[in-house]
Formats: sequence, structure tokens, C-alpha cells
Amino acid sequence: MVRDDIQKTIANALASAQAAGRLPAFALPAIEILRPKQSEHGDYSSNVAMVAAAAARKAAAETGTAAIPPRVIAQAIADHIAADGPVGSVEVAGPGFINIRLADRWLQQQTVTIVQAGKQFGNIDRGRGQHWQVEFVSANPTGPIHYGGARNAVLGDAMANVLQAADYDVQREFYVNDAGTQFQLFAATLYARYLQLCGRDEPLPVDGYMGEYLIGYAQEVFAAEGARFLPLAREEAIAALKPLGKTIVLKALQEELAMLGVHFDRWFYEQSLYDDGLVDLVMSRLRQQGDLAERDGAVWFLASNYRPKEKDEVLIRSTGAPTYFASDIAYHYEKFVRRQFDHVVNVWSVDHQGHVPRMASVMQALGLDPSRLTILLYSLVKLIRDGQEVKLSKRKGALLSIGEVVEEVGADAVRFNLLSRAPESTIDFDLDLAKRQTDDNPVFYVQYSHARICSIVAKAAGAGLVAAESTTGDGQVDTTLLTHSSELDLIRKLLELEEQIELAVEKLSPHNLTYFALDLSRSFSGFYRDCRVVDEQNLPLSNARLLLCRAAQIGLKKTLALIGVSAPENM
RNA sequence: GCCCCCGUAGCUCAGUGGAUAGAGCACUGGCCUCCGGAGCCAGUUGCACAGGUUCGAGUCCUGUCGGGGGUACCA
Repeated sequence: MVRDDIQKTIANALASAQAAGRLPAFALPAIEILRPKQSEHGDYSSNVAMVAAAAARKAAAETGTAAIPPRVIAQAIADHIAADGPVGSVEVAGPGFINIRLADRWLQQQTVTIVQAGKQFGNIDRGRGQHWQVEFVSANPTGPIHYGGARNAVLGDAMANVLQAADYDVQREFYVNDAGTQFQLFAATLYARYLQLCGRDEPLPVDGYMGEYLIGYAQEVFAAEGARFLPLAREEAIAALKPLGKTIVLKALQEELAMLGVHFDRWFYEQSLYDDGLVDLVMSRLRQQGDLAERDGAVWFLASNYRPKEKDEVLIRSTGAPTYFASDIAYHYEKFVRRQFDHVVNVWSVDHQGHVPRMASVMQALGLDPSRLTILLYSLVKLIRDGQEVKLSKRKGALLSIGEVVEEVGADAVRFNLLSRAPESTIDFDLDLAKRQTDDNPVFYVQYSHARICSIVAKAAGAGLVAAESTTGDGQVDTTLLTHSSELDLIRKLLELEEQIELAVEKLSPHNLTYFALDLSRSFSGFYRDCRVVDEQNLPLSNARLLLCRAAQIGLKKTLALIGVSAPENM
């Protein structure tokens, strides 16, 4: 990464300035590299001199020598930086910033590097192949996912994309809660709908799922199995319906998520934790460790053993039925001990926040480093329609599902919109606005830019005026002709992609990439405005500019791919 | 009550402790002999409040006010 090279350059310069006697020997501070907001301050900037000055001032006070001003330190370091490779020029400015500008020649050459990298462009090696899991959505398998779940889906999916681009070996997992109360209720409701379908007068369970989609599910059951559940006793029938119902609902979930472009590597069943004895295994382990206690006829996990302020939690109800939390402990044991993930990211909505600190206790109880588990919390999406908040309740059937919203607004707009906010920020999503202003949505601006680049590339190739794809990037194109500030700015912007990916990984949020996509599109617009690409009077320049178009195309497509938005060639 | 998150432009939101705080939408005024006008250029308006830490605070700490969430033998 360019920034890392700049950092090394400055570290080396500081060391040589000390070796040359220009600066006294003081402990090397951490070298921070900043991106200045003003372009007059260069491409990269370091505050190392100001930090070092503070340290040197303390040392000077102790030894009674004179303090060195930050600007003097900065100048000494700057004098030991050679304009070479990416470094074009160095200057000291303001209170003691060292500002570095990238070399035009080096920037020009990057167009070739980008085109050669192709789909790999922007990738970084931060993860070094670490085995990571992103577990997300994990909605109850009881019907369509309400719209809030779309934020979970796109967040987890984009995060997995970004991690893969940063050289993490990522598995996407959906945890299917097929062992709990809600799934039992679902099956009971399905049974009632099935009976109704068969002409019986059967009420829906009191807390059952009222949505009419269950009628459709019952019809599917009947179509496949006929009336064979009718003679069975109620409990027997519900148990027999569970696997069928699960198949139907999971298929529906997959189809709905596919509408958003979200796919999973694995669907993990909660029930399997019981079937494989993992729940029993962790329960006996916790019991041996003294982490369990019986109170009021229930079995509790003593989270307070690990975190004094933490509340204890019920694992086995007084009815004898285990809670969700019991299998959740087994699940994390399975993830870390059995499957040996280096790191797991769970994407949860903020209403599960109370559960977060308890998971840290669980990790400790299992003898695992809690820092290997990250809970990515996102705030709720408030839907607005006709100026009113749309209230959702899955059980009552008053549901606006992901599928319905995607049909209404479009997958690309939904993804871009939901991904352009930081996870902790609540989103007011106005459906009417999103529909009415479809053409003004930022996502279309970005896609339009991409389509326009494709159009130019096609026109150039079709006209036969400029070098074909096969001859670009192998030294036949004179990139030094790219001297216009709009050309160089576009290259600069493209080169930011690596840093944007790193930032998204560090923050575990890809929202910066939506802003980068807009930035990049804007940079291309500037280039498009100022620099004509196809010009038969000047083939060498046309060749160079076409190469830059290809680089921009690659960069924009890659950015869109990371956030899961399509990059159309025409619109 | 206690815990977590948020408070930045008219609206919706960005903003790794750095130098002159940004974008989209909305609004106003310009730009079609020229590779896609779903575009381009220009203009207007802002860090909830009060202390503190720091060479430097929208960003960190404390408090106040306002909004959301959590605080179940639900998941």
C-alpha cells in the first residue's frame, strides 16, 4: 500500500536525521500518516514532528538543554526524504506537518498497474488467509424476513466481501433457530392452516403466526404430502410437519435473500447442537467449572463468575426446556473449538445488545479469548410511509418483508441506501421518497458513471482508433501523456481504494465504500469533462486516456462489487 | 433507576485527535456544433449546551438537555 511506503520513508528519514546528528536521539514515536483535507497540503501528511517535539521537550526539561521546535524537527526529517518512487515532493508546513506529494510519473504508471491487477485491484493482504466467519441474518425460520433484516443482510454480506478483499478466508453462515419456541409456534400454525385447508374448523394458535403466507406453505405441504397428517395426533402431526415446514420456509428465505444478492456458504441448524450432544457437552463442562447454579428450579449460567457486574442467565427453564442461550453457548463452542475459526463476527440488531457482554463471559467460560468474537451491532431501520412510521409485527402478519421492499425500490437502491450509514446510526427510510426519487438516488449516479465509461471504452474499440485491450498495459502506451490535473486526480482517487478497504475492515463497517463510490464517480466526471478520450487526431493521447478509462472502470466496478451493487454496462 | 448508541446544513447522513467541517436531496442562477444532460459549473445555510484533557477537539473525558434501544425462566 502506498501509505505504508510513505510511512517507511518517513521512519527511515527520521532515523537518518538522527544518525547524521541533525536530531538528538529520542525514542521513535509512532509514525502517523494522515490524508490532508486540503489538496494544497499534499497527498499524505505526517504529524510526527509535533509528536516528537512534545517528547523532546520533556527530555530537554530533564537535561536542562534547549527544546527543539516542531518545525525544525520536521525540516530535518524532510531533508532526509529523497524524491523517489511514489514520493514527488516534500515540504514542511503549518505547525510542523511534513507534507508529501505523489510523483506525477509514478501516478501515471499506476494506470498500467491497475489494469494489470484487474479484479484483484484494491485487494490488500491484511488478513493473511485467517479463517473468519461472518454469521448474519439468522432470522427465525418462521416466514418472510421483515425489512429491518435487510440491513443485517447487506451489512453482513458487504462485510464478508470486504474481508475477502483483505485476504481473509471468510465463511458466510446463517444460524437456523429450528429448536426453539418460535419454530414450534410456526409448526403449530402451519398445522392449523393445514387442517383448515383440509376443511377442518381449526383456530390458529394464540401466539401463532397470523401472516397469510402460511396458507401458501400449507398448500405446498398438501400438494406434496396430501392428507396424510390428518389421522395423526396433534403433537405427532406437528412434529412430523417440522422438517417439511423447515424446507419450505428455508427455500423462501433463500429466495428472498437472493433478491438482495445475499447468499450463504452454510445454513447451520440449532437442532444439530442437541442431536450431536454439544449442548450436553458444554453444559457438563460449565457444571464442572462451577459456572452453573440451580435457583428457583432453573439452571443458571453464572456470568458473574467472569464479569462481576454481569447478570446471570437462565440456561434450563424450570420447565426443563433449555433456553436459546444454552444452545448459543454450544454454538460458539462449535465455531471456535470444532471448526476453529480464528475470528467470528456476529451481526446483530441493537435490540440484542444486552446479550453482548454475556457473550464475552461465555467465551471466557469456554477458555477462549473474548477478542476473537466481534458482535457487530446495527441500529434499527424506521420505515416511513405517508409520513408515518410503519409498525411491523411478524406474528400479527402486518409485515413488510425484504422481498416486498426490494420489489418496490430495487435491490441496488436498497443496498446502497442501507450501506451508506454507519451501523450505529438509526435509519429513517422513507419508502415514498425512495420510490419517487429513484432517478436522483446516488446509486444511479454511480452506476451511470460506470455505464458511461463502458460506453466510451466500447466506442474507442469499435472505432478502431485506439489500442485494443490486448495492447494496453504492456508498455506500448505512453502514460506520461496523462498530465492534466483531472487525469492525475482520477488516478489519485483510484489509488485510495486499498485504504478504503482497510478502513472498512478496521471499523467493521463498509459504509465508507458507498461514499468512495460517489467520490470516484465524481473524479471520473471531472476527467470526462476536461479530457476528451477518443480523438483520431491524437492517437497516443487517446491510448493513454483509454487506459485510464479502463482503470476507472475496474476501480468503480470493484467498489460496487464490494457493496454488492451491480455495475451495469448500459442503463 | 441503571447500561448502550445517537445529537453536524432546511431534510437524510459522512467526517482514522490535526491545518479552511463534507456529500446527497431540496432551493437559486448558468451550461446542449463535441466520447451517454440519469450530466457539468456557481451560490445559500451547521458541529445540542457547559466544563475539562491536549501544541491541536465535531472526534477523547465529566456533567446537563433531547432522541432511540436494552434492562424476561422471549429470540
